[in-house]
Amino acid sequence: MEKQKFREFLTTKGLKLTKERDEILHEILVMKKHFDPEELFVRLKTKGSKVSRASVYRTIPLLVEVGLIEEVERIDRHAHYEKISEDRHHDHMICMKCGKVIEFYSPTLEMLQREICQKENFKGVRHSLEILGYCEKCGG
Amino acid sequence: MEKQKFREFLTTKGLKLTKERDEILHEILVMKKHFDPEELFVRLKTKGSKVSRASVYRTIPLLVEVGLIEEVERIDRHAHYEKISEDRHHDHMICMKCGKVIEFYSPTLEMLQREICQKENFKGVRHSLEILGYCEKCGG
DNA sequence: ACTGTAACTGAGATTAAATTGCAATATGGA
DNA sequence: TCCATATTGCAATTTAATCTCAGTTACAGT
Repeated sequence: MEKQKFREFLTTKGLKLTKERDEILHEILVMKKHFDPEELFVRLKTKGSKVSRASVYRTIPLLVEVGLIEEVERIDRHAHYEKISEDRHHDHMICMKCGKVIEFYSPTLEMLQREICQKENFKGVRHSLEILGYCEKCGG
Repeated sequence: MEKQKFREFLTTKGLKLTKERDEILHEILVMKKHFDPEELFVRLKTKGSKVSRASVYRTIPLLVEVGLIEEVERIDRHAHYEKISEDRHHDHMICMKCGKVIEFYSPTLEMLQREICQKENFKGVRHSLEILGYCEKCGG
């Protein structure tokens, strides 16, 4: 489970599992969608948490490092993150008009990428593919 | 040629081709690699240009809009751009250790993406694929 | 070539995301 | 329980990027 994974990671690094870190991870796990640090902070505040903005910003890199979340895009001038789902990686289509995000997954694409990496003697760890364009509703 | 394309774009939009805009585009065309706004600004200054930081930041979105450059990644907290090469689009592998950027191009990948878009009724305009991992030298 | 006007510029102030310093506090192994 | 050390909140700070505004410039129409 994610919390266990985080706990182990912290212990290994000689770090501590604090109430704040637990609350932050919990909120991320509970959320379904993308989030940005500020949004996460506000959510926690709304729920009565005393966590500070600084702690949110300090915890996020740890969660990225342990592989529980990843940075998925930058909107305007701030970063957006997303929980890495246990079962499978996915990529994004982003509508340039309405901002709608369509998630998709293609095994063929995954395989193809492994092939490309091999050819370049590159050890791929993760990737992100973003297709920008127009969704069905916004036509084109 | 790129400068002509930019000139036409500006005219169409009722904008003007100023000395500053010309200098900025010129410097980008002369450069081979990625660049970030600050770096571009310093290069221009070094070469004796009087262009201001603000003009650099104001010109970049225009060049993105006309399709001469694109944002390729964010390093730390600032954007990086790159001239779009005339002949063909390419994607990137980025070494998480030394930062080396390997450019690659796969027609199969391009085709596959068109298929994926079709399936979602999404009109793809452009895409960016980044594979993060470790280059040959940095092992794995 | 001249003119009017709207676009453009530089300099510095401003914004807002993200980071940091510090004194107080909490965690977890011994 | 004790205690070294990591962590916290707060507020100050940093920094990429944007904005303001008064003076300047490009260029379409004469």
